[in-house]
Amino acid sequence: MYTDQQKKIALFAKVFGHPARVAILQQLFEIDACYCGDLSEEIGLAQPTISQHLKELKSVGLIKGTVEGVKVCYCIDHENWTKMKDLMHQFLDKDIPKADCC
Amino acid sequence: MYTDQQKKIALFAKVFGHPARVAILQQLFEIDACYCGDLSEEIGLAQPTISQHLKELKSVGLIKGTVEGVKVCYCIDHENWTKMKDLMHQFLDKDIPKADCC
DNA sequence: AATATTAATCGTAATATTGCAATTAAACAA
DNA sequence: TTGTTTAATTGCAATATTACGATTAATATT
Repeated sequence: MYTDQQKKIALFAKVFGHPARVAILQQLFEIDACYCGDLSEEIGLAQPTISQHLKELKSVGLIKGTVEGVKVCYCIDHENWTKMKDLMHQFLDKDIPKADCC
Repeated sequence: MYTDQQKKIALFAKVFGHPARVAILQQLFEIDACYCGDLSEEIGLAQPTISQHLKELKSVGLIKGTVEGVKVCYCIDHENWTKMKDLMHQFLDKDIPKADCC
C-alpha cells in the first residue's frame, strides 16, 4: 500500500507529532543527558506520562536510556538521529519551488 | 505549557505522521498538480478518505486547492512549504553530534 | 430541465492516543 | 532487613484518528 520510505517517514513524524516529545528532545539537546524525573518536572507532565513518551522515542531508536543506579539516564542516539534526519531531508527538500499552479 | 515553536513543529509533524499524507505530498511533488479523484486511484483509498487527508493538509496551509469546473486542482503552497521546512530544519538540525553519553 | 461527474460532508464503527492515579520493580541506604 | 528513591507498568477514562458508505453540493453536459 505504501512504500517503506513513506512508512518510515510517517513513523518518525508521528513521534514528533506531540509537543511533549518535541520538548523532551529539545531538552536532551540542551543538557545532553537527563533523568526521567527531571524531564517530568521541567515539562510539567506526570512521571508515568513522561515515561510513556520516552518509551515511544526509544522504540523508534531516537534516544537511549542507561540505568544509573536508581535513575535512568536518557540521551539522543546520535547515529540513529542522523539517519532519521537524512530521511526527513529527503522528503522535505524534495520539492523544487515553482509558481503555484493554482 | 509548550512554546509556540514546539506546538507548531508538532502540528506539522502530526500531518506528516500518516503515510497517506506523505504519499499525497510526494505525488504533488511529482506531477505538480492533481485532482482528488486521481489521488484516490493512485493511492488506493476511498475518495472521502483522500478528501479528508487533503483537508488536513490544507488546514495547516501546505497545499491549496482551486476549483476547476467540476474538479478541484490541488498543489503545494510553496511559500508555506518553505516556511515549514525552515521550522523543521531548526528543530532537526539543532543537535551537535557528540559522543553518546550513555 | 434532466443527467452526469466530481468533491465535500455526514454519520458511524473501529482503533489509537493521551494523561494520570495506583501499583510494581529495581537499586540503593541505613 | 527495612525503608527510600526512581522509573516502569497497569488500568482506565477521555479524546482523537482513520476509513468508508451514503448523501449532498456544485458544476458541466445533453
